[in-house]
Amino acid sequence: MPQDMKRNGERRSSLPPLSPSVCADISDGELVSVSVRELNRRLKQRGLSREQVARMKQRRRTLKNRGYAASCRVKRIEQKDELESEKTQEWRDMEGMQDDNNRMRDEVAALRAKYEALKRFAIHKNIPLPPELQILP
Amino acid sequence: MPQDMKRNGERRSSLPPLSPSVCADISDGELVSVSVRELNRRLKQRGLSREQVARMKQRRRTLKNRGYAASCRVKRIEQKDELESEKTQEWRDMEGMQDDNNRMRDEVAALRAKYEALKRFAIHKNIPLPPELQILP
DNA sequence: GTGATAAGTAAGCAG
DNA sequence: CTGCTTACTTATCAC
Repeated sequence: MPQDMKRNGERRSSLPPLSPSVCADISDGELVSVSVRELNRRLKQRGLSREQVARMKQRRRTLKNRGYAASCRVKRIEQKDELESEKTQEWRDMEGMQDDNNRMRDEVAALRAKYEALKRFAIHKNIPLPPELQILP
Repeated sequence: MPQDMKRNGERRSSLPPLSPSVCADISDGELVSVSVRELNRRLKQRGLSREQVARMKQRRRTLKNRGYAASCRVKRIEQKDELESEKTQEWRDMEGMQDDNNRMRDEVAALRAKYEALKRFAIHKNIPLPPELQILP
């Protein structure tokens, strides 16, 4: 699915997400960042009607929610990336362990061969081996 | 975050997602499942105005989008579950490999001990070993 | 009130 | 047009 690769990450910038601010003096950026107390002061100062105040409150909530949704999406992507990284790392660890494994397998084979050679040498020299040295573990 | 555990999966069933069907004779279920050709026939049969037809088309698109969004979410969750399963499986594989590793490590140690015992026996019997049998690999 | 998340809506891309 | 994905909106839940 290559359709996301060409998509613009800044879409919807032209969309009016909600009714434009009733009071142009308070930008969206201010509206979300200012404290409730400060916001109430500004609204009272401008003598807005009860309904206009309610609209500003609702707009504030919506703008906040927009941010929450964005961080929620970011979080989801990060968790997915994290899972994939962990999988890759485990795969790497597994590879290293497999190498150790093969190395030891070879070592076991070499040791057995050497032991058999030593045993053959003793037998060739007509040296009787004690029973516990005749077989391998 | 235990807040999702108690949430009702069937939320929003009371919300009117779009204007109710202009024509009650065509249910939402039919509207999304019927073919375009069939839909056009039914709309023409009822003699709906151009605007009403457009609304039905838009409603159809919206209902379809609702389904697409749902399957998109399901897909995302499935992919996440799949990643987690793979991680768990790799962890299990790793555990098994670690066991093999430890087993072989013990085997190597046992073989070396046995070889040394055999060598000591030979030396004790005053048997000179050829150089290639004096050292371990 | 604040933050988070599931479901729904709309826009845009790909086929 | 269909299907998918993303950003956004809304409803809800927990704190």
